[in-house]
Amino acid sequence: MMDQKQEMYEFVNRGNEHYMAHISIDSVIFGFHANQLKVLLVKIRHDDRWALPGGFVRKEETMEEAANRVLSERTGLNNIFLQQFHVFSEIHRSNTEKFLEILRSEGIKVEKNNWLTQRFISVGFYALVNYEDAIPSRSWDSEVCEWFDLQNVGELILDHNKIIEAALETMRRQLNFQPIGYNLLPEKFTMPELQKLYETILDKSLDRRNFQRKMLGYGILDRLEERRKGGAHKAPYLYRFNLEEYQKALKEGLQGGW
Amino acid sequence: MMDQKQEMYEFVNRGNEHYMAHISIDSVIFGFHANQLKVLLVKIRHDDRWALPGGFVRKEETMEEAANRVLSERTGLNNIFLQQFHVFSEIHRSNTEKFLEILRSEGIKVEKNNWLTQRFISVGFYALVNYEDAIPSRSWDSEVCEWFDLQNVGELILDHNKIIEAALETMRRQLNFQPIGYNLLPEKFTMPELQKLYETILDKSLDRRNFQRKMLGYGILDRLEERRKGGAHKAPYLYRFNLEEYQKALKEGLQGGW
DNA sequence: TACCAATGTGTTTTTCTGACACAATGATAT
DNA sequence: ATATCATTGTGTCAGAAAAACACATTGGTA
Repeated sequence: MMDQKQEMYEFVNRGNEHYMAHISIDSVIFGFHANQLKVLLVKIRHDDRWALPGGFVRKEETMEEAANRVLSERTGLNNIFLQQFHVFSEIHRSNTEKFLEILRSEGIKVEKNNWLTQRFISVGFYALVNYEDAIPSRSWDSEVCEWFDLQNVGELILDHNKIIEAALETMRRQLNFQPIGYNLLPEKFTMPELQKLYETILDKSLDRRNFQRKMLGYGILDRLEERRKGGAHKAPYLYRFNLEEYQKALKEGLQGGW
Repeated sequence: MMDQKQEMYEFVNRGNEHYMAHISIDSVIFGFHANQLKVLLVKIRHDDRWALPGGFVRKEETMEEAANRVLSERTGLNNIFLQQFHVFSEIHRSNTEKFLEILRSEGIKVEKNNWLTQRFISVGFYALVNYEDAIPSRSWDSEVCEWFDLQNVGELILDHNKIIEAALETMRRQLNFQPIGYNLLPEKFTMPELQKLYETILDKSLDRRNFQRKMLGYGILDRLEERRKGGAHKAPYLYRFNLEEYQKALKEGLQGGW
């Protein structure tokens, strides 16, 4: 079995045999926990900053497959809502100097014109996952993989802050056309919990009663007989997404416009 | 001055010095004329099919710059509404065999492992341009460049039919959030003309009076004193986009949702 | 000069949205 | 055991927006 340094050397100097040059993916993986929108970040080696989980595209996989692979590697999850939303192609967005520096400090020889030192454009994906089901796990090229509150991500490498911003904007617009929640919440949830999710994503508060009316109006929720006991107050009903209607709404969109 | 064959040889065998491998852009350039949504296509040499105008990305330009360059080359237009909407990355979307065949039939030698024979992913852009202002012009690698009625595009090369479909869907969704029309219509236009544009994009008919009320409600139109004479019936008023309000609406979006 | 299709300008009806009121509930404090 | 109280369930009402519809006007055409 290869040790870590050996593995890294292989990737750096022979990765171009398996991966496409110039192209990478970065995923904004959202979760929801304790009324907070979370995002999954990885710690870069030899840098005190964090980064979005990302990866390269194997020669025999599509962008979507690559993004799914990365998502699966970082969270153990499959078949998750995952969508590309933008291509980031600023010319100096990838920082070759910094990268070489890190490799050298690892004691890794880098051959001339290494594929990783070239310019990369990145396709941004965003995913919505169930915080409790995801098991963050680091990869060989990073130190740690952890959930962060969206407010506490701090300064990330490269243009990753900008990528998160764009993902958020996309998700907010998406809210108007597609049902969101199935992937972010546990199977059973209360109406106040669903509302908190919306409020967190939109970063504004909504009227409790109007929210419920509108949401139920979509016809994608089933109310269960159960209630959530244990809270300090009146026990709210539990709801569950009606998968069939949910899928239909995903395809056809929610409301009107024109 | 290089002849065309020389130019093509240079591009094929030394293009990799100036262009990024694996990455291309394809643009769906929409126009509107005679109550028809048009799309700009180019005729491929040695193939009886047509294609979207596309191109490669120079090492010193972003995707957006590349798309603007192509748009400018094909239409003579600059500073036009142009937006990326999807990355197409199916593994076999680019057809190497076909491509080599064409080059050979042109009598062009292709070096081993030519950059153009590798897999390409393409970033789809869509543009809205004024049909009358655009001057379609072919490039060295195509025979003709022409407007097509959207219904009559027929079978295009590769996945270009799919790309057009995706662009249309994107534009339809966009209609709900952003004003559309400024780039597609002449400076002065009538309300029925604007409505026809919307109806054509959405492929459904709208109520004349409700359309007018809603559209005027956006506050992005100025009604002129002029009327359009010459039609067989009552002369309709001419309108013009109020650029200031239009730009504001572009930024802030049109209506609500959540 | 009558006609007619298309335009300008409403009204009515229905639906959606936003703001708000009150009763029910279930753990907690006394 | 009972009162308390924040939270939930349900409903109302006014105003805005959307959908459906009616009628007078107009500018060529027959």
